[in-house]
Amino acid sequence: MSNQNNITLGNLEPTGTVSPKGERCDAAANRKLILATAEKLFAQHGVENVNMAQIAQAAQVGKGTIYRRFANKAELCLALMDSQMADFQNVMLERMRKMTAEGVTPLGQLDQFLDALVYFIEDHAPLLDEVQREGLLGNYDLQVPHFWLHMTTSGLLRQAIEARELLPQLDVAYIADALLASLRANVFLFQRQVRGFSLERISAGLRALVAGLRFVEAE
Amino acid sequence: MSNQNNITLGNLEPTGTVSPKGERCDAAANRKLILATAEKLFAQHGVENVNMAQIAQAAQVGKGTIYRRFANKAELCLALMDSQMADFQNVMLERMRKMTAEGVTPLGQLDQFLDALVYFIEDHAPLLDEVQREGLLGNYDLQVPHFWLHMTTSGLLRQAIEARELLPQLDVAYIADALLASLRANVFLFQRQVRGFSLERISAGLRALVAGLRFVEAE
DNA sequence: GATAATAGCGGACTCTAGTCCGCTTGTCAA
DNA sequence: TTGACAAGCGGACTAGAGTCCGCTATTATC
Repeated sequence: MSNQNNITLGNLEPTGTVSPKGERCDAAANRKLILATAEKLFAQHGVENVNMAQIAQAAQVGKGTIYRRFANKAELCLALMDSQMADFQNVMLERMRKMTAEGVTPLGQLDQFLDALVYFIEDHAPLLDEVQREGLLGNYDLQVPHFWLHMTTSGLLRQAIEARELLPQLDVAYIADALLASLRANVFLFQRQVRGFSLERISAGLRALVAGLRFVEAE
Repeated sequence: MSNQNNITLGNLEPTGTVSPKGERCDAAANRKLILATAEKLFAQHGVENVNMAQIAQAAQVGKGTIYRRFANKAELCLALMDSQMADFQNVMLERMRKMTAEGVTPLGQLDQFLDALVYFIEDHAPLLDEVQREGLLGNYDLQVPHFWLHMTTSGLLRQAIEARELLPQLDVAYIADALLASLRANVFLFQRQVRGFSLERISAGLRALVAGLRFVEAE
């Protein structure tokens, strides 16, 4: 397992914050203005309390202008998270490379990945809640972050199996889904706001689920 | 652990299908008519493709009449599931009593409960998807089924701990949340429709998560 | 610099969830 | 049986998500 240091993490497809090829300068300026305006209004009033007409009015653009660039509020929220998601990905990639070089096992890496993910979700929960509102069967673009997280999680699970850390017969695709399901924004917010769970508690609980899947050599 | 056969399963609060105290006969008739009409339209066109105005029209009542009884479509869907939810609860309760009498351990009972729940969700996924659309932070009435499932799951987990089947330090509240999160209708439908997971696969994956939390006596 | 093509604009419009008010009807007490 | 009260009615109305069409402005080509 000495050659396991290149995890295939797909890059996120950039959405709204990056200029599409051939975008006119006025459209580009409006796109930036819309994002900046939305970010400001969300910070002032909370994501769920701001509607698209209010963003259009505050930005002094027409509603059609907003919808030409962003199919819906979820896509606008996803665009606002773009660079942070990419940063998170890059930081995680770098961290895993380091850990691999230092001999940290795949299961240890998964542990740290999930822990970091809990903190990432804490920082972006309101936006994520909006992004995930439609569920997993909605518009493909909105599922890109989930696909990446699933791919990363399942990649690490597979490596842990190959390293004989986890049970060989483990259903990786299912387990990755289940782990990520418990980190859906609406579940997470419920745990934080209603149950009063701390981040440490959430992280520990999640990692305990993984730890339980450890491979104990038969005999 | 010989006295562990009375699990405290709260009864579901009946909603829309049961006459509230003092309900007028015309209101009662309309309520039944609305439910029957909705059920028919949902069966014909799918839950997500039928709106409240269509139900009102088909039932030949005013829209206000629907909203007087059901706060929203989710509550209407929950009402449609009322008796099936109550049946499921009763069947599970009876089954657990039997299993306890036969000496099936709490962990074995949890296994069967989760398996049965997978099949229940399969039968009611479209309605549940509508009920759960608002997430866990929404209107309290819509969370009653979730609360009951959580209570049952955590009750069984606690008994398994007391029976020394599961790790004593297990965070029961967190684990129950996580298990149920993976059975949220939108996740479930994604697994069924997009991933093509079979019910057996989903059930097995879920039960593997629980199995991993087994208590192995230190030595 | 001028012109043509089309991307982009704004806001009137549509659709659906949900609200609410004046009128009607069912129920209960006398 | 009658009258009073309030539950219940229907549909016009509001609010917000989203659509779309006639007009404008940007850009590429000559």
